[in-house]
Amino acid sequence: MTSFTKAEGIPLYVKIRENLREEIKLGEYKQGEKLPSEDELAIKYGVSRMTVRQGIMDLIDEGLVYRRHGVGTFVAFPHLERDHSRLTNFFESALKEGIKVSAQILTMEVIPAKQKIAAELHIEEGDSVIHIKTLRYTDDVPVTVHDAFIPHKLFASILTRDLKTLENQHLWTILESYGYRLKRAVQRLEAREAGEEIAELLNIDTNAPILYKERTAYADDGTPVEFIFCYNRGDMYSLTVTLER
Amino acid sequence: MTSFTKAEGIPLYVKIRENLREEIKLGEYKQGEKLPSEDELAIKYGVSRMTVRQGIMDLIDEGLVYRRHGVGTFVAFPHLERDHSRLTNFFESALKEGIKVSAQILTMEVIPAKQKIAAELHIEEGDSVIHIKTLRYTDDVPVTVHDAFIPHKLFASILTRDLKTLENQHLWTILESYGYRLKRAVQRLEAREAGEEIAELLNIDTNAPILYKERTAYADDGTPVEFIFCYNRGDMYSLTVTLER
DNA sequence: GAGTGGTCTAGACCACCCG
DNA sequence: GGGTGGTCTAGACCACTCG
Repeated sequence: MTSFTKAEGIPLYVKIRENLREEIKLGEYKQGEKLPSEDELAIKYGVSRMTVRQGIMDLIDEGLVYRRHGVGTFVAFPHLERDHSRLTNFFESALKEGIKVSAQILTMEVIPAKQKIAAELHIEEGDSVIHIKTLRYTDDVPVTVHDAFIPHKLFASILTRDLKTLENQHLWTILESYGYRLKRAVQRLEAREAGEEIAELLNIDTNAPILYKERTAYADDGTPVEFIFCYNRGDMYSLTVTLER
Repeated sequence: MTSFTKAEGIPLYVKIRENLREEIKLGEYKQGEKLPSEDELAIKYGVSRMTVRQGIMDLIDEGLVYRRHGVGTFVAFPHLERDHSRLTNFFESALKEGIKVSAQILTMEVIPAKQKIAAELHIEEGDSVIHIKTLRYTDDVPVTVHDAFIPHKLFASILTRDLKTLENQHLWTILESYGYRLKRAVQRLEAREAGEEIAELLNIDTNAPILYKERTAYADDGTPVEFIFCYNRGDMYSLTVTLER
């Protein structure tokens, strides 16, 4: 009997979810093996069945377990990291892999929005936007050129910040400090030739392949908070994403 | 009073979800506007509050509405199509955009799995895999070369099918007909130069940029069912994905 | 038929936000 | 304080799967 009681403000379904996750990780339930039924878990944890279900639902979304109606709940096979399909930033994901990363801000300016950028940010053409051009390095090799655009109206005071501070944290961290909850980003990806300007910045051939990326990031109420163009060295940069049905 | 009663086997929360979606689409609740509270909706639909919540939860996952604890539920701003972050296939998504697509199978063979493919498919090196090499066209222009590998053990009888049939439906449709529920796919993307073989098939320069993609597709129990290499013409192909937090 | 997950109820109390 | 969403209960019946 592992009876859980509400305490410390942590919801019961979270405790149950984490307890199950832990037991799976420790191999108490092996891959492909059936978990106890929802009724059994409800008794084991001393909660109602709905509460158990709420915890299990999260694990299903993660792909850690799966259900078969009328059969049971089972531990799924691979523990594939969904991290790369999540909104994670350059610093987080590179650091996790033990890569040294750094960034250098080349330009920070306020300009009137061109048509495309205005459309992406849901503002009027000519409205002020903050443009931040950044060169990013991994292990001191220049890998990526970023052109970020954020609505001046929402984030004007960002301009008062020290460039060094901006270089050392991701823009998203800063945008969130303004009370926007970043929820999703839409990325468009293409392969292109570098072209002169990018080739020079990245120190590669003019016709070298570049992974070109456009991205619009949205807060959870749907407000677009950032639009970027992003040019990544083809031979140094790859991107992993997870698609879900 | 729009009271819903259980009928036709459609769950109440699904009816409520679709009813809300429809009302939002018709503009009865406008962007940024507050929906009725959960209590009010429960009364309106003649159901319990938990049932209303279950319906709303789906709309939140879609990004159609968002919630603020202690404040209310609101209609989110853009109706951004998450389609491209979903597991959708070549035929579906291109057809939706009115593009004529076709495919030609160049090779279908059974070969022993090389190390990388075996690792991705969770089988032993040397185990049999079915290799299907396909050239895909949009509007009669060759755009993509596919090298798909699927475990022979799971799908051996696919070899008995007519090539013409295989060309005209997506592999995933076929894999699902074997009882596997495709749930997620992990893709790795790079920009590369075409190289001789691909350049010739796609009728482009040897050093033209290619959007290179590796993808592993998994059933919901975690079984890998397909691994592919994919070479896409940089100037004709772009990929849109949505990242979620 | 027995066991499982899927849906649903009619309440309850809490945490959060606002004026 | 009043309204909102967040969590939770102790049941119920249904739909599905399997032996």
